Amino acid sequence: MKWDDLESQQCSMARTSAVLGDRWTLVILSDVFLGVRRFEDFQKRLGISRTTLASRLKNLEDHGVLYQRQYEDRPPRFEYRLTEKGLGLYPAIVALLDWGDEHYSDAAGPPVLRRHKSCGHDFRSVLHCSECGEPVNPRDVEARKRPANKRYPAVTRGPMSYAAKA
Amino acid sequence: MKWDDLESQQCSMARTSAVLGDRWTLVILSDVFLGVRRFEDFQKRLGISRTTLASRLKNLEDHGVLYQRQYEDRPPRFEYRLTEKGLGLYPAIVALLDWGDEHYSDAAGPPVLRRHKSCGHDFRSVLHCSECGEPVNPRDVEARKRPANKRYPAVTRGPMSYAAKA
DNA sequence: ATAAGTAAGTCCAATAAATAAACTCTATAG
DNA sequence: CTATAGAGTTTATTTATTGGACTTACTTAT
Repeated sequence: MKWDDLESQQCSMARTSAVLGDRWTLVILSDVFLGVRRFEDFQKRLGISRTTLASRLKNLEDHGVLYQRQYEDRPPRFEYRLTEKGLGLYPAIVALLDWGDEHYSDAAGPPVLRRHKSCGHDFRSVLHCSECGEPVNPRDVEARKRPANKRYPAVTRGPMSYAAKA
Repeated sequence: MKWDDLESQQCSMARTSAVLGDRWTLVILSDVFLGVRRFEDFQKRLGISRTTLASRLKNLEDHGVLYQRQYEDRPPRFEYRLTEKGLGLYPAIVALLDWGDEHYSDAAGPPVLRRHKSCGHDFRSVLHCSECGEPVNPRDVEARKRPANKRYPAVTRGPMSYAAKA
């Protein structure tokens, strides 16, 4: 199977992986969530080759995760910013960062701390159920194929979701 | 920068991406969470080349995300299973699947539904704060570098975490 | 007894992607 | 003038991924 064919799969992870499944995209996105916006800054911070960086940013733009915004006229200069769709990746990015913090931190602890401003504490992400509000244990989840004849609407965000406030 | 050098970075996302930042690993893992365990099953379901599949599974084993368990003696046959470390990726995987469901589902809705057995409903994941228990809005998070002179312990899981029950 | 099938890979040659380093283009600062 | 900055592109080389055939060790059907 070719790389681009992943996008046309019916599996949601295949389509997601077509957008951000490569060596650099997740790292770039986690920098975007830290406020990095410019080509030169990504390149210097990550040590990524300029060619690859250009192609990854273009890919994220093509998939509607980032958009370019002009921040200077002469010469024209653009910065990369998250779309709402891109902002929707925050829970995934934080979950991955937490996993990295837990398994790959040195003795001094995680290199970056995230503070929940509304409660004032450094926090880790915890997966909760959108329906009952309780934390979810992976062994307490049952996955099944969507029934063939029944239509399920694509889920829209409920009041508990971060996006409702965004 | 070379691919393997990502592992030696101080950034948690760089180290995480060294483990699962490629075209196939996320898709393989989401199949593992659906109960797929055998080489042939991964290969048939995903259409991945056998060479790449073998190398991806080996990588996940090397990083302690999967382990091999012998399920047959003659001839010896092995299946791939999640370690506790691998199980810790569940929140990230579900967050990515939810994002894919939201942005890439067709009119009939997401292809796979996840039911929270303890409450009985199909659910989406919602990111909550480990400290106050409330849902987290990405615009309500402040990231900062770990202070240089102060030591922070690597976070251990609190009572809210799924892993406490696992 | 022989043939076909299953499971889990490995080997190989061809194609595709990622890399570093140099180069382009526009504009400002000294 | 010369140097610097920002945002890329070009080129040649190295590395990764691919499909298809092959291997090894059994089991099941004819």
